[in-house]
Amino acid sequence: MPLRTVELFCNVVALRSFSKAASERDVTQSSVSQSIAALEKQLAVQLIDRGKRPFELTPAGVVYHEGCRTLLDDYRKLEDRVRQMVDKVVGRVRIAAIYSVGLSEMDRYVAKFREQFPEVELRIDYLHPDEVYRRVSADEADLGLVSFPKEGGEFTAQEWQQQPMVLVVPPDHKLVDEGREQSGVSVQALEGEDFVCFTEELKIRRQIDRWLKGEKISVNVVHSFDNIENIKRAVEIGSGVSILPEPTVQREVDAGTLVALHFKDVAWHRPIGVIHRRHKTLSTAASKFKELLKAPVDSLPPVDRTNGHHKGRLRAMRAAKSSKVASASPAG
Amino acid sequence: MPLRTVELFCNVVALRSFSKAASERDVTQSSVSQSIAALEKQLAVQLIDRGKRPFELTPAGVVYHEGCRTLLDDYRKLEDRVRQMVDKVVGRVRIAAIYSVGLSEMDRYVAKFREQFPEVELRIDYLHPDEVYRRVSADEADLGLVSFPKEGGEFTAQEWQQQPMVLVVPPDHKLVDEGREQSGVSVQALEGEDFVCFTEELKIRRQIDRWLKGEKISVNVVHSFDNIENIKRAVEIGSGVSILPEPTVQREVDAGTLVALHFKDVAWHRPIGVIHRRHKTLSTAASKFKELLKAPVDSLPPVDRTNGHHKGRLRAMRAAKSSKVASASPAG
DNA sequence: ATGCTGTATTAGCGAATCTGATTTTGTCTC
DNA sequence: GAGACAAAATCAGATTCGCTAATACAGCAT
Repeated sequence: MPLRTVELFCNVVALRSFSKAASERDVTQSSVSQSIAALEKQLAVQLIDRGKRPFELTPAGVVYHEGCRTLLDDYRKLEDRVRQMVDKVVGRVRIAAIYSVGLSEMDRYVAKFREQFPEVELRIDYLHPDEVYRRVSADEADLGLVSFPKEGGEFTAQEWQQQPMVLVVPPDHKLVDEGREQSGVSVQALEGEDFVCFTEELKIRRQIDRWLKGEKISVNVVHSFDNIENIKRAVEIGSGVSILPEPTVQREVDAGTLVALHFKDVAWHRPIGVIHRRHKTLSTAASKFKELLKAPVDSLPPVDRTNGHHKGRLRAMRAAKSSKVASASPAG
Repeated sequence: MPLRTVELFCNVVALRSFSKAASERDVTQSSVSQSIAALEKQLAVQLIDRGKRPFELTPAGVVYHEGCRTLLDDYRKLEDRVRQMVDKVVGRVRIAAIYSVGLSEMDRYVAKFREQFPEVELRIDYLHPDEVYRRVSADEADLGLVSFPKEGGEFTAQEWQQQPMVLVVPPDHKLVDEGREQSGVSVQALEGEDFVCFTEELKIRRQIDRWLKGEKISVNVVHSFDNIENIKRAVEIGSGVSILPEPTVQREVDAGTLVALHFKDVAWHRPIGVIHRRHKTLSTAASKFKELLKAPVDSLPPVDRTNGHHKGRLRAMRAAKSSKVASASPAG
């Protein structure tokens, strides 16, 4: 009967797991099991067929789930409307971002947003691009942050950033000095270099290929990964060089484990965009966040990351353990 | 957050009173007050303006109430659908009936229904005809039981009973013997009699006037009341005679305080109909009740009314104290 | 089998909610 | 305004409900 339980049921169904839902909601698996059991008892209807693993929904369960999804959605909209009437922004913003948006930058926006709207539950999941689109499409996320955003269809996009693409090399690389002296390296220097890059299904890879081809440069691809972290590690251990968006290597450059060199003869950029479903009206809170993103990052104060004094920090870590997800949410 | 609280809020608003809602839901006023306060706190929005008595809703409160009404409605429909899938009939049937449907007959139907669908919360309120229509119209009742049902407009009607109209007299009245001997009296005997009847705004009154006029009989109206109970009391103390639907005087006839005489030369009847909103799909439970009404009352066993062994009996009494309402409901 | 993972079950505990008694507040009357 | 009344707010104690932690059980792999 409590709305909370209904929500929980939807989580369970969405994740097709009691325990995943438990960590998502930051309660014990036991609690989830009992809640769902209570719900089924209350309805006197079996919603979940436990005779299989992973479990399946019974026909009644499917109907109920569908109904509850829209019901919860309606209730959230209602809450939003009511609270707006007295100028309160509360609710929930779920953001799906690609791994490589640039953690430190995002953190500044997040901090700013939390400060401005402390009652909003803000959650950012860092995911594979395909998963970002899927979530936005399935209404599991309010906003998506993607590179090379594709407009049209069911999505609307709005450009957010143009990230400069920089040449990333280990600190002892021969090009470091050249880059220092001339405040930038020539693309030509890449010719024949060992190169670590993205896997071919990623748009960024295809774009880089086009750029290099345009400059008539061919590199020697030694490794490819589907995520930036692995590429950086490979460059760090000297497997080769790479071209990456500058904000994503900020931390390593600060730490001195990598060097980022600007090109002096080309200005390649990776566009990052904010997407959402075309026909969905954003919640007040989501709109506010989208609005906030327009502010230049430099206008925001840097974030103290020495320790986790956000309420959600611990929870984020815990959740991440079982499901590559970083979440943080204030009191519900 | 609990759905129960949202429901409670709607009750409070509907009755425009904390304490009325409290007795309706069979909890203390204290509890209601705290629940609503908690709801407002949770929303961080003032829903009710307590600065007046009776209180008023704030603009936000109006919006929230409106939203909650449809939300609860949706949820009930969903529950109904889900439970139907596994052949369970549960939920709630709210019936608004005119005072004079014939209590004892209704009780048989109610008993039968309770037996067949023990999980359904059945509630019958006996009201003024106008209020019956209003409730059905405002979706505060699923079904309405009225006399001379008016079809069309927003209502659909279905005939239920034809109640024979009988001449009601005190036991010592001169017509009693005549009625006994001839198994019925003539309408003509009414000419010039002292007559107790309904007030003129009631359809039954206008119908009776037409009937008498058709027979060219004029009576001497000494009293008029807007409800049958008072008419019966007046007849009992010898104020005059009256013409009433037979089932409504059953109890007094059995007790010997009144005598009902059939007419031998006319067959007047009062039609009773079941109405509901034209475009509203009835809940499964409501349909079942409507279906049940079609069964002849004689096929149902009489009800033991010696004591109240229904769970809801006490609650009905309590509620009736503050709001002329007879209700009974099993566990929620 | 055996182990692994995921769910059910149980007892104990804490928070939320209810009750009953009492106080406060709005409204009506004089 | 000063009672008087009714209705809502408040408070302390009791109860209920949902949560955790520990453990048992079930499906699925090797």
